[in-house]
Amino acid sequence: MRSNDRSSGAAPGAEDVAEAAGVSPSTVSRCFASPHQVRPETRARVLAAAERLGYRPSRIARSLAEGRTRTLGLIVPDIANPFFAVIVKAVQARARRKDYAVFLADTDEHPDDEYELALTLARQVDGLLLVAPRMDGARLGEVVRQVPSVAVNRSVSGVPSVVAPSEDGLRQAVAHLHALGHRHLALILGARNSWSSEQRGHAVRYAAEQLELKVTEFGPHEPKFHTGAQVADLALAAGATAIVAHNDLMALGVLSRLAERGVRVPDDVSVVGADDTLLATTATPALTSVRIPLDALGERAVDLMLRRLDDPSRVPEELLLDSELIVRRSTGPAPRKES
Amino acid sequence: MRSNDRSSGAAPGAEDVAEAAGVSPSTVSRCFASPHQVRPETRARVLAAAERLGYRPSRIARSLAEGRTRTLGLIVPDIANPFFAVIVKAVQARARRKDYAVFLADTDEHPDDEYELALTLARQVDGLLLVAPRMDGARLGEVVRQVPSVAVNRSVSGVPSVVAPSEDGLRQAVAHLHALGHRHLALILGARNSWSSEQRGHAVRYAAEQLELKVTEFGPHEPKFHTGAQVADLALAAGATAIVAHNDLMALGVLSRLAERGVRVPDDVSVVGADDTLLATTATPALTSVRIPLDALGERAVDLMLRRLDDPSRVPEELLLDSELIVRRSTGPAPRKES
DNA sequence: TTGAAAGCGTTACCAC
DNA sequence: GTGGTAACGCTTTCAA
Repeated sequence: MRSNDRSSGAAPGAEDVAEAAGVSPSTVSRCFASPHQVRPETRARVLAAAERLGYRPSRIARSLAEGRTRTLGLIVPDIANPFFAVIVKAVQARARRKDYAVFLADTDEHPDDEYELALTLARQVDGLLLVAPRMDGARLGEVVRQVPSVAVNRSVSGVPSVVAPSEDGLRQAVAHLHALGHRHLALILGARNSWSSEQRGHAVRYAAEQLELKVTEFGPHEPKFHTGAQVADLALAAGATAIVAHNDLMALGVLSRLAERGVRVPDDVSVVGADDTLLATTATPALTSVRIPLDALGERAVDLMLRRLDDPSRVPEELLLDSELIVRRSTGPAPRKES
Repeated sequence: MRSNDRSSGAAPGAEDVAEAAGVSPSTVSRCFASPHQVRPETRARVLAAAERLGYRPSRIARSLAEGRTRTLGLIVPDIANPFFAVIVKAVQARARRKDYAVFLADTDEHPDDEYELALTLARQVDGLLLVAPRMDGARLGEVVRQVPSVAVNRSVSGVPSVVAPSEDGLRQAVAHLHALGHRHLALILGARNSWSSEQRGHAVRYAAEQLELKVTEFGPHEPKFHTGAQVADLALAAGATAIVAHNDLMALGVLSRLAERGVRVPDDVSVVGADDTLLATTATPALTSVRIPLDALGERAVDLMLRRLDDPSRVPEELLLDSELIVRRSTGPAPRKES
């Protein structure tokens, strides 16, 4: 019972195909690796035999021999979060088109797991895509040294990254609200140490300042539905006529609480979300939101990675994508002052 | 420049560790594979050296040698769909806990890709988790023959599967509506060839019949937000006081359209969704929905797979999980008849 | 308890 | 253009 026992259910190897086609295993290998290096006639014979036997080269063995796995590692904080899910989907699709497989790791928002996972994956993938890495600089450096990495949605000096700053979109949002007559807006911040929350906070503050809009800030808060709901009352009490939330989820919390209180959106209060996830489109009323080109983020991350892989001399670069405001029904003219 | 050049940036191998610890590579291997087979003292020395060098056994090489990859393949129709995302998350977490990695493949709802991907993955994973397989029986059979597989959320004869029938929950939903005084409900079906849509349709029809409730059916329809919105008007015209949608997304479409028309939920009409995704909780009003224990689905699928893997003699089995109705604010007493 | 050596299924280099 | 052969980095008998 040797390996070239074609009658058994075991997967056929290159050797089996070689025998069936009357060539050497080397030739079989070449037929798949560099088809043009083998005479068309021979190739046809080999391919036929392979087809007949249902032969597929073992990626494992190939990886070991080639020294590369044709696999990308993807580390995400939370796949169940629609924001990340879209990125994952894009990465996955892009990678597959390039004949790369994807190892998925969900850290469930635990930065420690992130590091540990990165190290584990480092050995078995050609490159690592770190989505919104929470890792501290030192550890990130350690990881980056071990395996080609690309940071997604978080710019880290010295690490190639692809980022879609929400600034553009938020600036547009503030301008939008200003144009609608709003003069006082509430800003709901995200998580305490979140890089993106800080970026977003800055963007709104700055834009508001330019337009001489008053801003009342709330947070930092865990970016959850219920915190949004909680803050809604505070924002109202503060007298804001428009509420800009850190993300769609929080904005939905706001929407929900306002509805409960009978406050009309957008007649009484306007609400803006961010990320433009599925949640924004399916909300009632549909949520005006800052769209981050998530699919592009994922695709470009893969492209950047692959480009680096076949020319490692390339310098780390940072890729910026534009965000934009998508106006929907949750924003409208500011209510007239009831003086 | 040989492989045991520890000064270079290359990842250290077992040989390097062996040298550093003054033992043979075999012993190093054993320290990781079967630690108890090596004298504690030696093991300590080896582990220390490994630690110092930052050594991690190559999973690739190990896979080749062991003949198994400690990797599970996971094929999903659409990760961006919250329903599947939760399953993916659960699978991923469970697998990792068992020291398995996960290859993720998103078919983007294309059944052909599903087959092709399954065949590709077959060679590089120990087992395949097929979520809601759309594959026809013949192809599925082919796949199952090549690699141990488990079907998730779709029962297929001859294939081990873990399924959470929505029947229980839907029966509860119908009973719930009946108890609230509703006597005419609209049922919105999902996609044409969807197994789950059929199951759900049957369940509702049957339960309604038992309770002598009138049911008006709409669809089959692509399970999208906008189709839900579209059907809302029809359901209203038909005179239904309660609407049961194939899933949350469609239910949200309904909610949205009703709000536009000024129809109050639940005062004028009650709405029930299914899947109890993030969407249901964050809707306004929060959506009464049938909860499928998605995380359990994922976990059990992994467990089932692993159990099969270390005892292949086990017969294919089908695992059933219970669904249940989660009552939220979108359902209420039927409006009084305005006769 | 430990070491030596033979694979695992490819690829890649070097002759022919 | 094709075949032999040595890796790739581990696990695993089999001896010692």
